[in-house]
Amino acid sequence: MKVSREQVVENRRRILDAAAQLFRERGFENVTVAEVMSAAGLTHGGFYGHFDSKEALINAAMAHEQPARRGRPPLEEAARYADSYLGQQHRDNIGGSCPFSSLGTEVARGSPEVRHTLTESLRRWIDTFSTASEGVTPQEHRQNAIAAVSAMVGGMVLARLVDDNPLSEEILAAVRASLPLK
Amino acid sequence: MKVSREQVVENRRRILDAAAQLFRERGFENVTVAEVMSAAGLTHGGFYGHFDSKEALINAAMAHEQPARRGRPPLEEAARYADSYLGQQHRDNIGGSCPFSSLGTEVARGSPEVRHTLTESLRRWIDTFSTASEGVTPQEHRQNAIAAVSAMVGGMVLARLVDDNPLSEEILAAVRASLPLK
DNA sequence: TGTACATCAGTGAACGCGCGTTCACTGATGTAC
DNA sequence: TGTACATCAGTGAACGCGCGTTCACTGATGTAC
Repeated sequence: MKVSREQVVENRRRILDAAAQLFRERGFENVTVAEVMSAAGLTHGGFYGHFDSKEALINAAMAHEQPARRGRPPLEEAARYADSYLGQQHRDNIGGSCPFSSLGTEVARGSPEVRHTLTESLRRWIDTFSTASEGVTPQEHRQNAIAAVSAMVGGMVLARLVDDNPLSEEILAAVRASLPLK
Repeated sequence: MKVSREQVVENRRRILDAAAQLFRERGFENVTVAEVMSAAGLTHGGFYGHFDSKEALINAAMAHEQPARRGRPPLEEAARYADSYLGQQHRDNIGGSCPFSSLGTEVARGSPEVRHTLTESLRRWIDTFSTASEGVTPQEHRQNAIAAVSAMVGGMVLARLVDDNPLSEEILAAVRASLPLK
């Protein structure tokens, strides 16, 4: 059953959306091609009409910008964004979350393509934060932005890892309080 | 070929050492039972004499304290330890590194046992840092310790993920400069 | 505009490899006497 | 202390399931006339 050209584009988008969410939730290795296709409302055989391999899907899904979810407001102001990033909603919505905190250690072992995609994404993130960080020189702004981003990622990784909810919330609150943002 | 009781203990230790290193280097899913056994100098069939399953090995390996490697000095003083943690040597020695920075996002999706093991390990780490963090009240000491640990973990995850060495070093340096330690 | 047909996105069965796990066997250990 | 034998840690072949990938087929799309 051939489908229309618009449907092909739409199907590809759904495959990428499903993959982006499932990979964040369960990791690259624990998600099968068939599961991604099923979540996209398709059968697994058609996968190779869209991508050369699962590896290619991983690369494409990481490059695919996740649309804003759950009405998270656009970044108006860094401190507000950071509070939202370090919130329980983001912690518990791992499927729609930041790829650094959901897949960071796996990406570090990933293909050169995935690492490159996320490196560029990280550069943009740091740049966005640089303007809003405390500091008098541009170097201080940038250094504080990098420290803030690192603490946010590490804090979220630890908050998700811990099996004790009070400790998890304590981690998020401690990182929130420590950020050099104004 | 039965082996002596001491050899059994020694073999189990070697399996755990090999597993701890390989898991950090490549992730739980990308290491096979046969590879772990081979790295321990044994054949794969004997594995089930030591552990019930690969899952049980993961739990045991994460609970197995990694002996100090490469002569890293014992924690004398927090700032010195943090500088060492955030060094290139630790970044590039992923097999002998901190499990939070090498396996953090995978552990967050792991079994209750692994998460519990690492939660307790994190508590001890936070306590150790608390005494050495800036702050006047115990609450401030603890909050700063949590923020420092989060930044160290996040910074190391990002420094390993990035495909550009200058950026990687910049991240480590920025986190080092930001730590609230005295 | 309508019809005939070529194209090709998607289907689902099948393939084959890799890996976790099992098991019959081996031979050194260590105990009973 | 020495000998006979039972135990059992380790060996390596084999099993079977799951998953990435392939492929012959289907039938709707979209083009040629």
